[in-house]
Amino acid sequence: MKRTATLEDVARKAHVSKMTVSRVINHPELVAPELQVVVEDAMHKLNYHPNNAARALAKNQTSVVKFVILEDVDDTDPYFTNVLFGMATELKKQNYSLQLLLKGSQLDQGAADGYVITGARTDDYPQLNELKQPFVLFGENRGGYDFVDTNNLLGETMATKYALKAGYRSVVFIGIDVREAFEFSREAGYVNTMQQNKKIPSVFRVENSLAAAREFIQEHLGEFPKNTCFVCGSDRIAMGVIQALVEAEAKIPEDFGVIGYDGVLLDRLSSPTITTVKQNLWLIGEKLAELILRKIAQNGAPQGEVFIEPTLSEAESTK
Amino acid sequence: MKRTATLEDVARKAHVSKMTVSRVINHPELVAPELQVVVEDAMHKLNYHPNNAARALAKNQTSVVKFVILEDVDDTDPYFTNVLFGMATELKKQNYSLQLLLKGSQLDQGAADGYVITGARTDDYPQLNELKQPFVLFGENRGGYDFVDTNNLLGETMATKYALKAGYRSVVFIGIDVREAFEFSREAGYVNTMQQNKKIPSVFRVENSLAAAREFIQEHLGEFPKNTCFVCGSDRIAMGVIQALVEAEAKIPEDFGVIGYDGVLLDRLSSPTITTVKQNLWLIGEKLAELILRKIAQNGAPQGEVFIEPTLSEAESTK
DNA sequence: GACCTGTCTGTTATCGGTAACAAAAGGCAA
DNA sequence: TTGCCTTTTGTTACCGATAACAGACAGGTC
Repeated sequence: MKRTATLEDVARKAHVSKMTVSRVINHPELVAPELQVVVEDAMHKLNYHPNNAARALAKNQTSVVKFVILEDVDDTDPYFTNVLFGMATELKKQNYSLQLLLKGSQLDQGAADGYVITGARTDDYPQLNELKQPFVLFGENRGGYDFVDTNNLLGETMATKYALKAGYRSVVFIGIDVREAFEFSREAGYVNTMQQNKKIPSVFRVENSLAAAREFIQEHLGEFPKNTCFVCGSDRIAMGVIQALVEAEAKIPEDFGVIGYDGVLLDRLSSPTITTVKQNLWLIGEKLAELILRKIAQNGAPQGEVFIEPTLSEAESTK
Repeated sequence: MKRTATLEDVARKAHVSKMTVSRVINHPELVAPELQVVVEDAMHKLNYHPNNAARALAKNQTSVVKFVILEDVDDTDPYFTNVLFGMATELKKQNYSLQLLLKGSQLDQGAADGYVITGARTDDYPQLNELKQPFVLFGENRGGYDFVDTNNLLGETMATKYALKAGYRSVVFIGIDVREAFEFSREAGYVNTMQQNKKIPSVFRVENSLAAAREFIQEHLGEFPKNTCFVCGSDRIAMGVIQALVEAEAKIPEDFGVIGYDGVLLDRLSSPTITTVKQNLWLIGEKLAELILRKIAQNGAPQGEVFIEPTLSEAESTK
């Protein structure tokens, strides 16, 4: 069986030492341009690919990033697939690979160069502080941790503006009943926009589940006049609202509008389909990977906050 | 910064050579029982964890398995999350990590010890034959490749029996319009069961999308008498069928029953909820990991076919 | 020309394991 | 007692890279 080419092979072919080849790869600025060309040529001809294990060993790294989901992965959330693929794509460029961890599994240190953590709530902060290795969060937070998230504030601002512009007289917000940063930002997006338009904001909160949202509307539909738009904290909630409205034979979108948040699958499965604030999860995944890799490379230096702009995806649930 | 313990450290503490420690880990049968105890004790006290990169380098491995999705990941399929986590959990036990590849990305050899491939169609077989490294498929196939899948035949058998037992006079099958093994098996499950019950099978096929299924019913509803149950090849199709039935104000489950296949999220989002054949995707993921790891360990030896039994999840769409 | 500088390349040791071989110790038959 | 297995443990070399240091060489200064 043919071995794959090693540094040594390339070095021999280019009539230089291993070290020079290594430098061409890692510190090209230290190598004379003519030599670079020769070496690169040899690498191509031999179809050289660095051996990751060897490099990791020499550099005392692992080439592994762990992706930790701290929420209860309601066993079938489509949410992460795209984030994962976005991340994986970026990571692979640097020959990194992934390990996936769920809540509860030990964050055993040392087996990875860094962590990407999602679903961290305020309660989890102590655990995060224990972590000796670099990590970044997926999800806005007020703990000073580096993170990537959609711009929640902007997202609900867009949604609320859209609802008003569409001509709904009343616009109410049905958020998720958790007291976490992302939710505060979404609510703020709604509230601020209402204020700016001299409207009185009206905020409700329900558990983030289809059933809870549905029940809420079933019980309170009478309290909402016609021509109301429900701006929801998630597509799940939006879908529950829609189902309740459909049951009640309310007219969508004429009498009631519904806007969701997420834009992951559900919006298109609903009937009518949901106008929603669409997150670019793939891009978020890529950014997460970039951030953690950079943080690793920079030995844990802070990377700040990255907001990804959402887009408004128009569908049948609004006029 | 405190280094993590190495073989050397353990060896010193246990007053043996590195090799003996290595043997305790990899070939304990070659080490005297008394020594094993001493060494294991030392490992615990030092909280020793083998360095994966070093091991991989010495054994000429990578500790990486690639997960390849050959289908168009309709950008938000919830399907894989569970498979991925099931796999990842098993892989981690052996200190393996994952890289994710999508259709189109080069299956560049050598960067992994093995592959788990999903969505392979007959057209993809040539590409698979090129692969020099061990791989297993997620998904029944007739190409002789090792695979893990739900028992599709059994699944639709269960579904069809259930429909008959529920008292639907007519039971029709609406499958996915691809000519692949998994679909043949599902159809066979339906057809065989019908034959055994002296009923005439009736098979239709549509694209695996909500919209396609919905249109199909919109156009052909008239042709189906009341008291018909639609056994569907996927929950997407089932959901489309249900939406069309609801629009037409048909009574579910009295006049029309609907049974889906998959049991991933959609069944519970539908209104009414869908009775479906639920796949245990997490378990499938675990098995895939076991299979590929064993295959790697056994140097590519065939691992055969593994069928995971589905369960029937009863909901509102059938009586 | 001697000396220093800066730029570039090569040498050596090392990362933490494992395989292959060598050696020591004990048992048993001749 | 000698010789030959067997069982168990140690020695050595090596996996493929990188860091740290050393050496070679060119040019500039005095």
